[in-house]
Amino acid sequence: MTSTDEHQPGQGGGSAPARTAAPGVPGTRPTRQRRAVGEVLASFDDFRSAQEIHVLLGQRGESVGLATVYRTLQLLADAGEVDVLRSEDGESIYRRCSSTHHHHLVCRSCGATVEVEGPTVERWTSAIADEHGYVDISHTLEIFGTCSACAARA
Amino acid sequence: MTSTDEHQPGQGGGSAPARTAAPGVPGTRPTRQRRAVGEVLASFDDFRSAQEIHVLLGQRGESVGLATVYRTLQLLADAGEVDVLRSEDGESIYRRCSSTHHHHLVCRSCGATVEVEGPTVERWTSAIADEHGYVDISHTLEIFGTCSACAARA
DNA sequence: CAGAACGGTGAGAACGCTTGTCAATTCAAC
DNA sequence: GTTGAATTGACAAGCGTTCTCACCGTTCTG
Repeated sequence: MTSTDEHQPGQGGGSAPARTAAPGVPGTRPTRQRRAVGEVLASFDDFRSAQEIHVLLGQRGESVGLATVYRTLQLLADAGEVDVLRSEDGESIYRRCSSTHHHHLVCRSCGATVEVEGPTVERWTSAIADEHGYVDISHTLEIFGTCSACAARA
Repeated sequence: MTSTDEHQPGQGGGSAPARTAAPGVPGTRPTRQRRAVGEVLASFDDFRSAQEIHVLLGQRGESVGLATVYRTLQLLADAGEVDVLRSEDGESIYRRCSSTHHHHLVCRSCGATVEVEGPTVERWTSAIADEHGYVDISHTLEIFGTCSACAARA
């Protein structure tokens, strides 16, 4: 989803996501594995790949299958609790996030990430879309650069 | 790369002199295959995957190896003659483009694409980056929506 | 003009990320 | 404790992409 905003319309209809109870609805059971993934996600501030997270789990002594890591991350992403980005080489990378709409400023050297937001871009994209008659707009925006620490080190 | 800026001051493509100087520099020979890929790229206006392009080539009677299609597209992308985007499922999709820095407004229903540009976002991203001490900035921005035609049809 | 050098090509193997499969396990409710 | 669905994990695909390497066509040199 690449921090694409406005969680697509159209899902509003049937979903009934019901995040906790609701027996019968999948994606709701708080298992050891899911808790572990949540804890690991809380332990870093930049974007990590599913495989990295899998390794981190192992280092913590929490054995969680790779498939489960993928499934859990997907679940969290659908719930809007983590951001997903595609790194340049096509890997999906994850990070827990605030639930409000925002974008990312990412250091391409060390991965340090800052969440940024501002009405400017939001307005601009709406304006552009209007101008061309497009409706039901969403957008993705990521900024890459070198953070001051890395720049100093170079 | 996702229409990440900093388009290198690439060689103007098509009209490039047959024999460029610098022997030893790859990416310079105008072969049947490269011409064919260029022609196919000129035949559509939305983003297509490398594999789709490979099929299109076949349909035109131009047999070009898949690996060559990938290599050629990469070459063109490096030269700034095509835009590369990552579709949501991680596929790279390509489209010929103007060589100036720009972004895309894409219809999520029919794929119709408009190139857009404006100093507003450029300024905003620079400002944000400055504010956080990031240097050497680039950014990716794509806008998705439903074009008026598709909206009317719905 | 022959030969050498070299970029380019294509088939298929290799690769890395991700998802599907399916038996075994875990959890919550009876 | 029993029961059944949700969940898990090891492994096997599946997929797009890149790599390998023998072969080909041009271009350059002699």
